Order: sequence, then structure tokens, then C-alpha cells
Amino acid sequence: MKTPKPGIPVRGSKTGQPIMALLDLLGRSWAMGIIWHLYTGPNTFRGLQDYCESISPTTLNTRLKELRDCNLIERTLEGYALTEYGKELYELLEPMGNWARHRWVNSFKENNNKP
Amino acid sequence: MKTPKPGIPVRGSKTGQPIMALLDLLGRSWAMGIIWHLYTGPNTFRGLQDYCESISPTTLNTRLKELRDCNLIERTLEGYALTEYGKELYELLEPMGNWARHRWVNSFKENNNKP
DNA sequence: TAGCAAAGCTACTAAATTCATAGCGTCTAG
DNA sequence: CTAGACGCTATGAATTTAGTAGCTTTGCTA
Repeated sequence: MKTPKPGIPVRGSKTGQPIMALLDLLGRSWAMGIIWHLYTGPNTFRGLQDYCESISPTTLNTRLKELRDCNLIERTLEGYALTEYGKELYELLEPMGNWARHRWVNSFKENNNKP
Repeated sequence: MKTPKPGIPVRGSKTGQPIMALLDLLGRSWAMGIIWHLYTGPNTFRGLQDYCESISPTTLNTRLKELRDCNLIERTLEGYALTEYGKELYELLEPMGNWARHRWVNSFKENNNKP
């Protein structure tokens, strides 16, 4: 699977606008989950496998490669870890946690839209 | 495809933590792209198809259903549009645009990691 | 120093998702 | 009527992901 990077054609943009490359990258299974989890600290391949429960090693490996190619994570002595860029991105993602918990959930209580 | 909602088992959380449900929902092809685009204003099914270029009507339709089930978009007389919740979510996504353009791209210039 | 366990994968097949294309039914304008 | 736009559905092929097994290396440790 081709790694989406700014400047090359990606899903949603033939010219590879950075935001579209980013949305393409993050819009793949487990990509955001991995970043979310790594913020708690570096982790090993098997550790991530356990965390993700249902991820296959094939997918985990390609996802890790993509995230490395895009400079969001790197390998350290303690396992995979977020880079500076990865941490910055996490911090942009973080507010979604509170929003999901405190705002989004309300939308399911209104007009009998049960989860 | 099962729509991920808070409170039910989703990818990454057997108990359906809201953030995991959200990451599951957004981690599907075109989901964030649709939200990103709809912020510019309501659009029709065919309009979205054109915008997304390579999306199939099947996928577009299931994605629209999921986003509607999760209260992020709705149908209006002018076509599909973001709900209040959808707009809120967009605003959380928005900073990623600048970050991608002004920060992330730099990571590809360092250490000859060409896009 | 032989054995064992953990880590980081690769290989392979099956299932699920997505794409690509064609076309149906409804509505509105001409 | 007829044509075109719209919102899809149907079908089959291609791509992605899951599931399981197991190889290779490293570091104990007995």
C-alpha cells in the first residue's frame, strides 16, 4: 500500500495537498489508535499487538512502516515511540477525547438514537 | 459494516470508549475527507462523488449512512450538510490543516526523506 | 552451553472492504 | 414527451485487513 505523503497524489488530492495526505494516512485502520496509544509511552511490537487486540501482524507492520516513513514514529531502545512530530499530532488529536466523551455521547441520547 | 458508536464494542475497545468509537469511525476511507469538505457548505451525493474523485457510490453511501447514524451529518434541502456536532468535530480537525502545511511538511525536508 | 522465552517480524490463506461500472426510478425543465 | 440531474442499488473485480503459523535473533539462565 502506497504511503501517502504531501506532494504526491493521494486519496482526495491529485496534487497531494498536505492535509489530504494526512487524512489519507490517518484514515487507515489503527493509524490513529497507534498514535493515541504511543503517547502513553514507547511500546514494543508485541505490546502494540496486544493493545490493538484484533490487529494482524501484517497490518501492524505496514502501518508502523507508513507512520515511520511519515516521521510520526520511530524505533528506540524501548520500542516504538512518537517523534516530535508525532507528539505534536497527538496533541491535535487529544481534544477529540474530551469532545467524544462529553459532547458527542449526548447526540446519542437525543432523539432515541441508541448506540 | 457495523457503525461504531460509543458504548458498543469497536476496534480498539471492547467496552466502546467514546474516543475509540470515534477513531474507528473516522479511520475509514473518506470519512474525514467528507467532513472536511462539507464544512465548505452542503453538497449533493453527486457533488461529493465528484469531489472525492475516486470514491465508489457504494462506499460513499455507506460512509454517509455511518456519519448520519453518528449524528455528524444530515440531509437538508440543499443536500448533505454537517450537523452541529459535525461542525464541532470539524473545528477540532481544522488545526491539522495548518499543522500539515506548515510543520509536517518540514519533516520531509530534513534527512532526505523525499515525498 | 543448551534450552527457553520474548521480540520482531514474514508467509500464507481467508474474510472484509473498497473500487469501477452499469443502470434503475424519480423529479424537474423544456 | 424527452432529456438531464439526482440518489442511489447491483454486480464483480481489486485491494486491504484478519487470522494463524512459524522463522530468526537476542538475552537470559540453569
